[in-house]
Amino acid sequence: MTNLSMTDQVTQRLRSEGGRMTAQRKLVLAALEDLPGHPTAEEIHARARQDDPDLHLSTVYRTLRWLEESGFVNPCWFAEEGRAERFDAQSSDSLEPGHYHFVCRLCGGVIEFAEPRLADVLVSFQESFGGRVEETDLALYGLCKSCLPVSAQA
Amino acid sequence: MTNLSMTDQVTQRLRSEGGRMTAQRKLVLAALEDLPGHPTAEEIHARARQDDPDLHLSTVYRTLRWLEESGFVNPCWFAEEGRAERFDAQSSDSLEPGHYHFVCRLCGGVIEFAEPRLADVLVSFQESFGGRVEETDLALYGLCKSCLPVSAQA
DNA sequence: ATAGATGCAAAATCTTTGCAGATTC
DNA sequence: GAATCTGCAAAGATTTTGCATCTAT
Repeated sequence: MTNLSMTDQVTQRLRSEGGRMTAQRKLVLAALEDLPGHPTAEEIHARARQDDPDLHLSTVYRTLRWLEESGFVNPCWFAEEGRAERFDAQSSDSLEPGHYHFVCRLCGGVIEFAEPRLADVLVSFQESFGGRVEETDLALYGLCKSCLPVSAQA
Repeated sequence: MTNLSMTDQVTQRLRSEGGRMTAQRKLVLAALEDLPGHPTAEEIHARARQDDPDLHLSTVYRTLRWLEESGFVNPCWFAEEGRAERFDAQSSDSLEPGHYHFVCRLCGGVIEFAEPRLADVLVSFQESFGGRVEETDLALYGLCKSCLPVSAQA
């Protein structure tokens, strides 16, 4: 995968779009990496505040929203618990890439494919969801490469 | 399946626990059945208000919470959209993109989730593959958050 | 120097709750 | 008739925003 810490990646991305790495943002990132599970904005704030008591909650929210838009964290909610949003810092560990099926509606052909990134997505779902995913059943339906032009003529 | 309408089932359940079927509850149920997708409390309120302009939003919330506790609706959130809670009247509604299911093997619960990154992966698969993906059918099986500790004790 | 971030306070949004009066069984 | 619901208004909880000030580049 990558051996850059999330903070490094974020700094890079920030620079590339004219943004700035600030002490506050570093604290939010550190909190995200430190805290287990899926902390709320409040929890991140509390953790980061241990290092800077002046850090404001609105700054945490602003940072989290930016991280969300930039794809560094996923927001998620758990129905069982309170109604506060939670944030999932994407872990970089991967699951074995399974194989999936594509079924063509015209010729009926079945194409097997492996899509490693899919496993990553599933792992991140598993974490954001708190349970354990034991089996995944994915099938895609549509038109295969050779049938696509045929169907366009119809 | 069952051929009782949701309203009938709810009435039955309500009676069995000393509750009462009221005009307001009927309106909320009707709205849930009428509205496509996963309406928010506000949307349900707006719809039900067409028939009773005096229906209060807090009544809608109270009814939805009761329906939730009784298992008639599932609360769910979609990350892409606003931050308001949404309610799913267990429709057998199929595969709108970004809408997948997790089935718990222990409690049988079905959890809906949206995983925007999944769509990205599928698009990139489609491109490398040359055909057209028209429908995706993804189901995950495993243990949900509350059943995970239970199964560990066994 | 200056574009961009922060802290603050105030507002916006979403959801819950206590209570008096109305309704269902 | 009595327990249950409802509307209302007010409070709670969570998240966003405008602005003066501060800071990283």
